[in-house]
Amino acid sequence: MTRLDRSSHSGGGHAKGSRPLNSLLAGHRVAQPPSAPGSRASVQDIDLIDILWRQDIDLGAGREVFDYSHRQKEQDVEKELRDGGEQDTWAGEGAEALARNLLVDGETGESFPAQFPADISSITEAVPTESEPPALQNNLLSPLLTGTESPFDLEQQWQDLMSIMEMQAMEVNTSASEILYNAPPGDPLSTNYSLAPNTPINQNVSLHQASLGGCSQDFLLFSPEVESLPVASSSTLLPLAPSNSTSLNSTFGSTNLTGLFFPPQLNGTANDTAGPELPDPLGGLLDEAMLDEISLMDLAIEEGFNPVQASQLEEEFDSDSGLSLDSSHSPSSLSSSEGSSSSSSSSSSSSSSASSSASSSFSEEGAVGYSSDSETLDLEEAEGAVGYQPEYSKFCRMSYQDPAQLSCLPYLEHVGHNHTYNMAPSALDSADLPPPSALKKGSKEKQADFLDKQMSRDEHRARAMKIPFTNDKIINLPVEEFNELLSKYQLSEAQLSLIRDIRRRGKNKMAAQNCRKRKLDTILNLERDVEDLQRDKARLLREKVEFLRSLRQMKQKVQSLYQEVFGRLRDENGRPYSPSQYALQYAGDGSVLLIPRTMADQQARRQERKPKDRRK
DNA sequence: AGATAGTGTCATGCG
DNA sequence: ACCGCATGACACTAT
Repeated sequence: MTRLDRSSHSGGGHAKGSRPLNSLLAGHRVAQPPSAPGSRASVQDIDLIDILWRQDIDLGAGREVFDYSHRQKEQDVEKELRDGGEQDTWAGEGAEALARNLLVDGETGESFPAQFPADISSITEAVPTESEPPALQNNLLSPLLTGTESPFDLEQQWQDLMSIMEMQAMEVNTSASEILYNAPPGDPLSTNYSLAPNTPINQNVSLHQASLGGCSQDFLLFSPEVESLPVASSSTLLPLAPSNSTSLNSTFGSTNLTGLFFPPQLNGTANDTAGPELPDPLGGLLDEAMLDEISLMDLAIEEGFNPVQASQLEEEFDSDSGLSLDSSHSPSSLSSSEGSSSSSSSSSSSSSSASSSASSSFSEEGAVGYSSDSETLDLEEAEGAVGYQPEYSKFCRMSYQDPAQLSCLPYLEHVGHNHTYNMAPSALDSADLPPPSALKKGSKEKQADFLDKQMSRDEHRARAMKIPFTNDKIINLPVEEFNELLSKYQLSEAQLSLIRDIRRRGKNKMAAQNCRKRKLDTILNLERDVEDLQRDKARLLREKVEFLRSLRQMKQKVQSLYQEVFGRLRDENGRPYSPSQYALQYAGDGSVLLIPRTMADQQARRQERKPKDRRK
């Protein structure tokens, strides 16, 4: 049942329907020197029939004794028909020039330098921290990284950078911080911030821990260094470095501050320039940023972006035009196309519109419309003959020999559309020979030759065997009609065999064309998918850059705020607190606590471990 | 002359 | 069992 249905659709229907250009071309090509395995290209037209005859015999089609006289007649007819010039028309396939703008964020690195140095310097000044072992610092900072997508190796790189930065920063930081923290006592700002319960300095561990309860939510800010107020605990726990303290960095960088505000992955890019001048804490931030940048660049490079492209990334993305993805070309289209009866490649190809229509027709009629001679005259066929034109420039190459020529030869137009199997008995008849008008333009012989060349081997065979109906009918008629047709004629075994072969080959030919077309569609769709994915990737990359930017800005704001607040804090004696010994910590409830740095460091370490554990 | 692409055909498997 | 379709493989031709 299904078979019949299918055949009815594909078979009879398409006879009139669209025929793929490729099939037409194929026919045309075939018309040329028959390329049977046995017989070769250079066979003379005169010998064509003989060769075909032999082939038929080989194929079992023509085992009967062929009447030589008949062959002679056929040869004569063919001679008349031969002479068409061939022209290959190339439908230049529009190469899909997909402007792939590769995204690169060269900007991050560049833009940052200008902004960062100042911020960093300020921070460093504000928070000259006592030197802390690089390892510790790294550990503290790591949490930021841990959250990040950046591979572990990146983290290591970052840590390396950090250590270097620290080494450089060690020497730089103190003076600025002193200035900053020597602000006049009784600063109005101090009042605004609620310090830990009444006591200027909250050294209470329990309190500290309590504040840490929401560890992730607490902000630990670096504390300005206060020479005047040495804290025993801090001193014991944290050996002071000559001038600069990394502890500040560790607390700030590692701790909650960054973690709270920004996901570790989003670490802003840092300035290389800032490195030497910045205190360790900032160095940590910078390192983070650098790490991000590195990861970004890695991403870009990973994606095949060259540095230049990477640098253009942001700019490109600024115009979000590229963001629009062709969802239509998504794999679904493929599936759909495949799902459809006849490779409805419609959706896939760039020529979606054309292809869609074509596909439908194609599916119904089969890739190849074999027009009979009688149908040759039918304009419908000629029009419907188009199969998957858009995408098939390749096919087109072979399909039409020369449109111009066809146009010159109206009657040939149909022939052109009629491909291989398009041989109708009537066509063979003199009656179907090119109209006078056509003859005027060219010699009869040429026209005949052209027509003859249009014929496929099977057409020649059919003619030779005097098959009473067209190959088109043989191939495209539904089984029932086909059998009906056969029953109407008294056909010899040889003829029946040939007819069956013609039908089989014709069907298979169309199937092959469809199959190849599908293959092509699949490839095109995959290419489009790749392009879409690349676009997405680039977009995400750009978004990441934007995030990094905003993150950096926020960090800067927080840092400046911290410095301002911390710098205005005064102890009972009216002296500023040392950032190396004290730090500000934001509690979840919005209050700000001043706690000893040792505690802050401990908290930082704890929080640092958590993300790592999670990762593992 | 060799590489490549397009096409037709056959063999085979599946529904 | 037959038919039609899909597809890999092969051969051939043209570029």
